[in-house]
Formats: sequence, structure tokens, C-alpha cells
Amino acid sequence: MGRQPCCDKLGVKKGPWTAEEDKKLISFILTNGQCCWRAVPKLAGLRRCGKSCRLRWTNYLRPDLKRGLLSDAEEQLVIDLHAHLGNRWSKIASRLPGRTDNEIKNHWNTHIKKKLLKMGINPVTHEPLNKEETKPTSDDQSSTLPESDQKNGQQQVQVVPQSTTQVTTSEEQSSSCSPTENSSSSTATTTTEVVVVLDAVGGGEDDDPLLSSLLENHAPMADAAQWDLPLSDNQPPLIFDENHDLSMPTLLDDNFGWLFNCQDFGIQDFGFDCLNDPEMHIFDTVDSGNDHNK
DNA sequence: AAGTCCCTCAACCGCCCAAGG
DNA sequence: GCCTTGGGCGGTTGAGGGACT
Repeated sequence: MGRQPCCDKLGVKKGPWTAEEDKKLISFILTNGQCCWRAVPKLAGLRRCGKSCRLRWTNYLRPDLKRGLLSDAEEQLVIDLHAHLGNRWSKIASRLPGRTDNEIKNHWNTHIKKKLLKMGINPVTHEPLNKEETKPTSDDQSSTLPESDQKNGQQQVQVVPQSTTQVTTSEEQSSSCSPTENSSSSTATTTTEVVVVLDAVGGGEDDDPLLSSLLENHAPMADAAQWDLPLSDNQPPLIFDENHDLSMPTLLDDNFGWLFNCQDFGIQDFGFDCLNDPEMHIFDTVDSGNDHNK
């Protein structure tokens, strides 16, 4: 017996979201919080699958999202974490506040993967490519490389750009080896070494000094948990509780701001008349914040 | 200027897992 | 313990836009 589809396929709209749909979804979640995604489309008046709504919200509309390319530090962190965790993008994303698994996955596939290949590192195994040439591998990344990249693989020592972050960052903290040194004889730290370092910080992953330091250097982000609103019927959405000052300025300036800048509609168009005064004050802030960006 | 290629990333699909009954 | 259900995850696709010829 087949599973019941997550939503009625008939009459469900697919493809890019319109501003109008975004508006409805945002409005609904801001007033009702996240609950029962399956019911969201119906309640919000959207002809979308619940999963689609969740994805749209978590990957694009959530106000605590950072936008733009990953910084070098973030990219390095992704590489380290990937060496440790593999393609568990959500786990990796959870280490990068304001980033989504989808975003990281895309960035990995479009940027980091290529960068590692150019550095002569197998993005899957994090092993040096020339080292792998000697042993048969089912996942033969190198064989699919463009010719130029394969050459790079053989000449990895020369082609590693100084500005390019290294897989070795983790142990650089505990050793005096420069990236250049690591990329020569020991040629980029092996997966094992990276894992050792990461393991050393314990299964208690939050103790990772590298991660901690990176995280500390970021402006406080609204943790995803903030958006997992515990929605009891008589509880207003947590994020717009007037006592909820947390990091809202950051949220608004850096994250909500883009939304109102980029989307083709104004605050009024959101139909947020339904929100109470403290909530509307938020949007005043957004407006002034956006003015600064202009 | 037009056509083609390539790259990026938002979105979808299908599977897996955990929670609840 | 089994079944159902909803949410989450990772892989993949395809539209759009820029680069190249």
C-alpha cells in the first residue's frame, strides 16, 4: 500500500514562489508560528504543498537567514565539518548560524568542490587526489575531472593558492604547520587527521574550539529554535514578543531588511494589519533600517 | 546582435526516521 | 511491537542569467 501523498497533488502549485505567496506564508507564520506544515497551505490560503511551504520558509523567508556568499571562515568550517560529517548538510548547517542546509549544499557543489579539486583534494574523501590514484576507488572523482583539473591534482602543491583555505585549519590550531607546509609533503591533512581533531573536541560537538571561536565571531543570530515556536493557542509568536529583544536588531537589519528590500511589495502589502502594535513597531524598525541601506 | 554554453541556486522528489496512538 | 503520520534530509532538476563565441 502506497503512502498517502504529503499533499493533494491536484491543484497544488509548483515552481517559483510569487511575492504574493511569500506574503501569505510570512503573514501566516508570523501570526501563527510554525506548526503542522501540512495544514499551513490550507490555513494560509496557499495552493502549495506543506513541504514546499516549509522549504520556502526555512530556506528563504526565515528572517534569521544570512544572505550572500559564505565567508572564508564559514567555507573553511564547512570543509572541516564535511570531512567529519560527510554529506550531512543539515548537521553542517546547524553549525553555521543563518545558513541553510540547502544553501551549504549548493555552495559545496558549486564552489567548494571545485576549489578542493583544484587543490588536488578529493571533495568526497578529503584525501589528496594523487594519493588515491594508486588505489582503486569506486567513487572515482578524479576520473571525471576535466583534464586541467586532473593536472592540478598532480601538481597540487603548486596550484594551491595562498588565499585558499585549507582542510588543515583544524590542526593548525594545535600545530605550527603553515598551510603551505601541510600542502606539500603531507599534502593537505588527511581525513583521518581532521577527524581526529574534530573527534578530540568530543562527541560534544559544541565544544569544538574552532567552531566556538568561529561562532563567537558572528553576530548573535537567532537560533533556529527561536523559530520553532512553541505555539500554544494563547501564546503570541515568540519572535514578536515585546520582551524578546535578543538579537532582533541584527535580525531586522541584516535579514528581514533584505526581504523588504528585495521583494516587490511593501510592508503594507503584507496585510500585517492583523498584527498588534509591538509587532508593527518591528516594521518601523525595518523601514528605517532599509533607509540606511539605501 | 544572436545563439549557445555554462553556472548558480531555488525548488522538487523520494526516502528515512521519530513520535504518537 | 506495529502502524500511521508528519517532518526532515539529501540528491537531483531545471529555470534564469551571465559569459562566451
